[in-house]
Amino acid sequence: EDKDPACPSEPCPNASSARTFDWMKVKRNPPKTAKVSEYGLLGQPNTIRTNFTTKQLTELEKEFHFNKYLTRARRVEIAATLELNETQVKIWFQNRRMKQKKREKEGLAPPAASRSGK
Amino acid sequence: VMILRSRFLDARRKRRNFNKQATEILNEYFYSHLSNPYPSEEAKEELAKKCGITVSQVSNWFGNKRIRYKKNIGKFQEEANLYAAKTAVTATNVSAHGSQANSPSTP
DNA sequence: TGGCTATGATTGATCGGCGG
DNA sequence: GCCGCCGATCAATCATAGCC
Repeated sequence: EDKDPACPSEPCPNASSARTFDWMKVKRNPPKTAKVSEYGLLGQPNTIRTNFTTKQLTELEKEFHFNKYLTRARRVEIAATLELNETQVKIWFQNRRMKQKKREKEGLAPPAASRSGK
Repeated sequence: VMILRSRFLDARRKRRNFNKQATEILNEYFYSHLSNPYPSEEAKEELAKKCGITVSQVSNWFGNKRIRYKKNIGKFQEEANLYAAKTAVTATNVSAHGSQANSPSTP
C-alpha cells in the first residue's frame, strides 16, 4: 500500500528491472559559498566543501553552548571573527542543532547491537 | 596544511559492518523500491527494528546506497537483478513533466 | 605486511516547505 | 518578497573492516 511518485522520464536502454529512475539523476547545485573575490577568471569560486579549521570549530562550538540560536548581530560578529560567511555560520548552527537533536534522540534507547558473526 | 584533525574523538573510528541478514533486509527493501528508495520515517523504524540497528543507521545506509548506486549503476546490476527476482513490488510510477531531462539552466 | 575495495559515519551545503 | 528554521538528503571524505 505504498505508492511511489517518481518516474523515469527517459527511455532506458536496459530491459530487465533496474531502470533509470529520476532519483538517480538528481544533481545538487554546487555550493555558492564563493565570496566573489580572488580567483582568476576561470578558477571556480568554491565549488568544494569548506573545511573548517579546528579553531573555527572550537569557537563555533563554544558559541553554541552559549546560545543554540544566533541573533543577526552575533552572527555577523562571529562570521567576521572566524573569517566565514554569515551563511556558513548560519548553516553551521542549523546543522549543529540537528546534530544535537539526533544525539538526544539516540541517547534514549540504543540497546540493540547485533554485529556480524563476531 | 595538516588539518590536524581530532583524529581521536571521531565517532567513526570503531565501525562494524552490519549482519549479513540486516544487509539482506535493507537490500531487499532498496531493490524492491528502486523506483523510489526513500523509506518513510515509519518504514525506517520498522527496518531498524528488523535489522537491529538504529534509525539513523538505516538512514545512513540508504543515503550511502543511493549515492553509490547511481554513481555506478553498472556495478550494482548483478545485485539489482538478484534482489529484483527475490521480491517484486516495483511500483510503477506516473510521470509528471513532459520531456526534457536537464538541469535548470544549461550554460 | 601491503594494497585495494567495501562500507558505515560525519558534515558542509542544498532542496522544498513553513511561518513570520 | 525575503529570511531563518526544520527535516531530509546530497556528495565528498574519513577511517576502518575485510579480502587477497
